[in-house]
Amino acid sequence: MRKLSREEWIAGALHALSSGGIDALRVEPLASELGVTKGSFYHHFENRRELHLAMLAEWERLGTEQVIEAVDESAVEPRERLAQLAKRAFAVDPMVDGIEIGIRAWAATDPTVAQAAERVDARRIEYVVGLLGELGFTKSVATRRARLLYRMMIGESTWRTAGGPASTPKEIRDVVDLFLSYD
Amino acid sequence: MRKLSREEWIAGALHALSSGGIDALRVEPLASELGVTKGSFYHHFENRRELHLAMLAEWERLGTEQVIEAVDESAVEPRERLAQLAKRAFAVDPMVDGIEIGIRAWAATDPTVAQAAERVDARRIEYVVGLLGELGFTKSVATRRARLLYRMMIGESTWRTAGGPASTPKEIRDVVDLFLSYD
DNA sequence: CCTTCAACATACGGTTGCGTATGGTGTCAT
DNA sequence: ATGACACCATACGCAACCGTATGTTGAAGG
Repeated sequence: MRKLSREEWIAGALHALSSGGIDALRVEPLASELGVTKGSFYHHFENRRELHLAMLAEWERLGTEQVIEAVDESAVEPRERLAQLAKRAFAVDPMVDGIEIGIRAWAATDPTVAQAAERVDARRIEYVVGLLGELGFTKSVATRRARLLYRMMIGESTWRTAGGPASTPKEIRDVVDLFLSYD
Repeated sequence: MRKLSREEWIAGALHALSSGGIDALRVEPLASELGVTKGSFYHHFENRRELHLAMLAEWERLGTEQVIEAVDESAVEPRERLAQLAKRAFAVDPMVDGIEIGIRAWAATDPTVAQAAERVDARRIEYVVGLLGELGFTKSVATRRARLLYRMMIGESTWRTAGGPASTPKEIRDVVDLFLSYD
C-alpha cells in the first residue's frame, strides 16, 4: 500500500494541470496515476476545491518569490540579473509552460484564480521595474518597458505550449538589448 | 421549434470555448443555451470531433485571411498597416481573447490543434515580416522583430484573459515605435 | 501483544454527458 | 393534399466521475 503526502498530491495535480488543463484534473484518474485510489485523496483533502486552492498557492510561491530569490542570488549587477531572468523566463520547460497557460486559461472562468494571477503578474512586473529603475530608466518608462517585456514572456510560454519553436539565444539577446535602448 | 444552421452551432461553440475552454464545451449544455436539444446537434454533426474540426477551421480563417485582408484594405503605407494591425491585435475583445487562449490551451493536448495553431502563427508572422521588409529591414532582422512582436501580441491576449488591464494607447504606440527602431 | 490512528481500499448513490434510435413537426414541390 | 425531407424532441443505454460511508492495513507507542 503506497503512502503519499499532501505535497505529492499537489505536485501530481500541477502535472495534470500542465498536460491537460484544469478540467482534465480528475480525482480518480490522478489517483490511478499516483498508484492509489481516491480513498487517499479524500483523506488529504476535503474536496476538489481544496486541492485547487492548494495548487494555486503553490504556483504563486514557485512563480514569484522562488524565482526572484534565485535571480537575486545569481548576480548583483542589474543588467546581469535581467539577463538571468530572461534566461529563466525563456528557458524551455514544457511542464512550467503548461502550468502557466493552464492557470491562465483557468483564470478565465474562476475569479479566485484570476486574482492570484493578477497578484503574480504584479509581483513579477514590480521586480522588473525595479531592475530597469536601477539601470537608469525613469519610473514611467521602466513601467511601460517592464509590461512589454512581461507580455512577451507570457507570449513565449503560450507560443511554445501551442507547439511553436522556442526563441533562440540570439533572439533572447535581441529582446534584452531592445528593451534596454532608451527612448 | 427553433431552427439552427450549422454555422450557428459553430459560432455558439466558439463562444463556449472562449468562456470556458474546450472541456467546458459540452453538447447538451450548448444545445440548451441555443434553445434546442442535442437532437439538433446530431443532425448537423456526426459527433463532437466533427464540431471541433469545424471550429478549428473557422478560427483559422477568421484569425488569418480575414484580418490580413482587412488590414491590407485599410491602408497602403506599410507603417500605417502595421499600426492598424497593432490596433487590431491589441483591441479589447474578451471573446477573441478567450478563443485565442482557449485554442492554445487546447493545442497542448491535441496535435491537430497544435498544427493548426502553428499554421496560423506562421501565416501571421509571415505577414508582419513582409511589412517590416517593406519598411527597409533586412530579412533576418525583420524575422526576429516579427517574432518578438507576435509573442507580445499573444502575451497581450493571455494577459487580458487572466484579468490584467489592457495596454494603453500610449503603450501600443511605444510597442510599434520600439519595434521600428533599427539595430 | 494490543490499542490506536493515519493512510488507504471498496462499494455505493447520484449526476452529467455521449451517442443512438425513433418519433414528431414544419415546409416545399408536385 | 400528400409525399419527401430537413430539422428537432424524447427516451434510452452506457461510461466517467464526485463525494460519502464504511471496511482494511500497517506501524508506532505503551
